[in-house]
Amino acid sequence: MEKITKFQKLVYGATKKIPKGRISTYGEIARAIGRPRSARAVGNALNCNPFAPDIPCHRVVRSDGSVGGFAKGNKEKIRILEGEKIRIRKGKIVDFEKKLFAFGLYK
DNA sequence: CGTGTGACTCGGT
DNA sequence: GACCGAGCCACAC
Repeated sequence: MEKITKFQKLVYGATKKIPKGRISTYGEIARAIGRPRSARAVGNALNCNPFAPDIPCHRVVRSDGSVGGFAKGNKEKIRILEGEKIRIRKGKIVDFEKKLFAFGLYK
């Protein structure tokens, strides 16, 4: 069974709030859950989609707009993002900043 | 200026 | 306490 921690739940909740055609960064999510220093921990928490269609971890990218990593493969992640009308160049999201979803501070 | 690679650090499990 | 990881920054080409 997949027993997850409270942090996982927070990360999943924030990621799940990302609307279609929109993306976010690990740092934004980390900040949204009240752990602005836990960007890599957010990646650690996602690791992959425990609830695949509910947790669009492929919409989560790095602070510099790069796709970062993806358990299924970066190419696959880019492919999904392109399907969201998000353009990627050399592994970096084009206009990612404009598509960045603004999280409200939870705490 | 833009892109690529490496190293260090922070946080979590 | 040890290991992992999807970040961040800096340097080099």
